[in-house]
Amino acid sequence: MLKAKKYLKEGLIQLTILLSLIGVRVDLDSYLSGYYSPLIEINLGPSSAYTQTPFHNLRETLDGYSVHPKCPELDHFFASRRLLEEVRTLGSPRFHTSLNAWLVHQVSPTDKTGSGPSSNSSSSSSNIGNGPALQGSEDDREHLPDADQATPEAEHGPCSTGACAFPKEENDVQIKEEEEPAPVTQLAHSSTLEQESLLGGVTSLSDSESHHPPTFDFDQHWNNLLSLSVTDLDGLDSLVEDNDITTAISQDVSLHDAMLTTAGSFGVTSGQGMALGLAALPFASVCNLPGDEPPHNVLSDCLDEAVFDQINQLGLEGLDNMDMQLINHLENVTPQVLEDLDSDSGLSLESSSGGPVSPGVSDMSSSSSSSSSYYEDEGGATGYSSDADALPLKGIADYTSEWSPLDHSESMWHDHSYSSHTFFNQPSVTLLHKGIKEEALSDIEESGLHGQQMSRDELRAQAMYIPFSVLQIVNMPVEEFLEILDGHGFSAEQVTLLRDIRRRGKNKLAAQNCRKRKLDAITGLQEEVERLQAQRNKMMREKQLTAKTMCAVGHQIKQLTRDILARMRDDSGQPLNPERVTLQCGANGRVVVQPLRRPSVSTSSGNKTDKRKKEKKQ
DNA sequence: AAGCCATGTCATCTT
DNA sequence: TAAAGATGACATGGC
Repeated sequence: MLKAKKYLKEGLIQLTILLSLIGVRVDLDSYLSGYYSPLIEINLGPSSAYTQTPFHNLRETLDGYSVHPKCPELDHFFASRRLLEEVRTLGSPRFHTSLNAWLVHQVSPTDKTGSGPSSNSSSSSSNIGNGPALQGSEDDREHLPDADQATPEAEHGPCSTGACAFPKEENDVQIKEEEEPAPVTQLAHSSTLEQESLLGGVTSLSDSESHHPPTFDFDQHWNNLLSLSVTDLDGLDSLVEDNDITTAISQDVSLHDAMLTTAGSFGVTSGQGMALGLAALPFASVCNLPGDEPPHNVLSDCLDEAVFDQINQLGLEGLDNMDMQLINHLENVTPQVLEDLDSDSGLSLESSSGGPVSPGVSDMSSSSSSSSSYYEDEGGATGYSSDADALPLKGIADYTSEWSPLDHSESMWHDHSYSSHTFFNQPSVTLLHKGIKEEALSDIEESGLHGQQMSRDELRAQAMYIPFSVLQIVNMPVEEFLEILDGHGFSAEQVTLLRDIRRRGKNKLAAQNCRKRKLDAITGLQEEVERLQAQRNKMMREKQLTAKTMCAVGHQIKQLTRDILARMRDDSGQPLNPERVTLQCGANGRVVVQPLRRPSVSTSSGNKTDKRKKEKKQ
């Protein structure tokens, strides 16, 4: 299990390497951590206010991914995703060269032919423009993006025609691919090529034929892999035994982001993208797929929905648990299932999304409903289920709405009103035709949902046959909401109820936000009071210290004055009386002896002071 | 039983 | 003008 975990971590590392190569530091740790934040506490600081930002608008640009709108790290999440999108659009060939070198290192020596890395070195030793200086060592070559630029590809790849738009690195990829018999490398290279095809738009290298010149070794190794049982993952460990990826590399990478990199275009030999890496091997071996699968193949869905969703759902900390789920998936993957998975429904991972604070990422599927991406915003990471996922229906096959009745995100809603499981396993009540609607509601009753605590609005909505959940009503954009009010033939009572539900829901959030701000303000004021008190105490201490210092200096001056006066004599040769005279330092620096003022003088001044005080009192 | 606290809801005002 | 947000006030339920 640890090895499987290792594979998945390596996917993270690969993506991190990619981003680091172009100087982009993507830190999605906040996303990963905040993604599952149940937001239990209300006082999480100023940034944790319950925002009512229309995230559905933002999410439409985020491939349907959902983050809990209350997540304080949502901005980081969006920023990170934007960075990733920029990275994908860069199409820099440096990506693939460096990654390619790294992936070559994944190959166990036992899987390499006699050529090995050294043969690679020899075959790709011709450096264009860089000269032999870059050919010193393999390590050097691996760390120099341009060091692996090969020329012999003129006889091999499609780039030899001169029509290849790829920079030199792509030629290198082609050569390595042909010379690396190890399946690990094959897959990795294929991932690289697919990535390149996505980024650079060059399809020649992505062509399946160009990917499989060494078909013999490839098939042989694939057969070896396919012979592995699910429990034989340790056997795969040997394939990556030499993987010495440092753990110091930041792994703050979302596998979802990596997954998206190649979403939609993907083959067995064109891997799931960099983040997939070696993690794809167990799946590939189990899925038993031919090497020239079409882009939308089973492995894609399998990995997309089963692996990365679970990984992201569980977080890196939960990889141990994920291992078990992963294995379960592997065990359950059959060709029939895989065919089903190929129908955009993805893997159902309900088993991993049952917790009240579980965001249910597994149900987050690629939505084809462009206008409904605001589903369950309150659910945050829950996202919304696609129609296929959202319909574990019994006898309800007809639904016309894009609205999903599943409120996985109810768990994120506050307990008082919207129970966690109210709609969680609820059969569809989406815009059912009238006959079916009653059936659906009867299913609701049968499912025992009435036994659970439901909010008043939920009960009202069900009583009024409102085919939307409270969260949907509250979180949908106003345009959609108005369209629903006008376009679905609701009665006046239903419209009123819909508006009330929406108003109450939004006001509830506003109240929460308001209270949060109030608490923050109180907390801030308390902190300021403490700070000011500390400052006051400090100043008091300084004042006391200053007073002590002044007192000490006064004593020293008096003592010094006595000493000086004791050594001085008046005109008659008598010592000066320190009680009658004193020393006075003049402006010019001269010290002169002055007679002390008589007490009467000070008395008179004191009288004046008393007179002033009396005047003030009057 | 009283008090405290968290939350939902309403009314009202502001944006 | 409508929608949404902000906020004080009140009600309710749990502890």
